Amino acid sequence: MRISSRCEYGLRAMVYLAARDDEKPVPLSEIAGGEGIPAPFLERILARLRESGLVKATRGVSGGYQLGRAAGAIAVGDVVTALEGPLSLVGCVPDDGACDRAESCASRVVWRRLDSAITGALNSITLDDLTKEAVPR
Amino acid sequence: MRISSRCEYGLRAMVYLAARDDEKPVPLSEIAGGEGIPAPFLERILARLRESGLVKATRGVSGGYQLGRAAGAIAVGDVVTALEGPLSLVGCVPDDGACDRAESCASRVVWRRLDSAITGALNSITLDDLTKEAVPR
DNA sequence: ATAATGCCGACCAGTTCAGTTGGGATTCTA
DNA sequence: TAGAATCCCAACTGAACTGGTCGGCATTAT
Repeated sequence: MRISSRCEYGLRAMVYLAARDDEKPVPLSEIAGGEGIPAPFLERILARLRESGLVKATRGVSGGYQLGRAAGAIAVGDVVTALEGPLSLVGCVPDDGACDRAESCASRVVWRRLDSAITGALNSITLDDLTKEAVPR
Repeated sequence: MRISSRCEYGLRAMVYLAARDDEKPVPLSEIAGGEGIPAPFLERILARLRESGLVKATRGVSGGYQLGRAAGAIAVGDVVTALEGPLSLVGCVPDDGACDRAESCASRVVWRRLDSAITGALNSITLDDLTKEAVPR
């Protein structure tokens, strides 16, 4: 169980944008250079984030990327799900009909607990928290 | 982020063994049949579990598998790490020297929190808890 | 001896990951 | 209006992993 580089890079880029939050968009090359991320790879990561509305892009000279909404309104979980897809651990956790032994399946309890632990941890931290280095709780 | 079938099957098999805990070893074919797991695949899963000491096997006629120690002394986390390798989410969480920006890296806080949430959830449940369907806390 | 069982290594198709390459399209500015 | 900066996009690649399968060998109770 491992966090993909895509996801790691994506969060770093988002934090970068949150920290450097001015009116002007930040060009990809700056983020890539500042965070040490291969630029073409980061480009595709930002594409996903843009599709999810987490960043918005401006084209042309002096264009670049900005956060799609306030840093305090973007949870880490939003970034992760945008990049990783829905973070359901195992098919039977969301859908009760997926497995015919769902009722008697003791293991399911585990995946349910794990699922809520993960989503809880990820949704309780916003980008704003991270830039302030004051993580709540 | 997804739990592999290997892991899911492995836990189911362990719960099966825990529930059916008598002196006699349980043959692989019974577990596979009872849980609907492809037998050759389960065989390789049990091999890993055996290498980790979580199950012990008896060969020959009327052989099979048994838990390596008491069901109450096997946490779900043990099973998962045996099958999935160490569940470190990202290189920099355990090793502080892996990333040169470790100090200034805000994202690291996230992975740390996530890591402890996951290990906490998995280590707080034992196989014994699962067979009794009374999951603690 | 034989049958039941575990042990083991090789193989396979499909998917994902991490990243590259190359060429657009848009927009500011000189 | 030319050019440069910037985002957008599709195709490709090698390596690794997943989820299995297959075939044969080793051990042991009866």
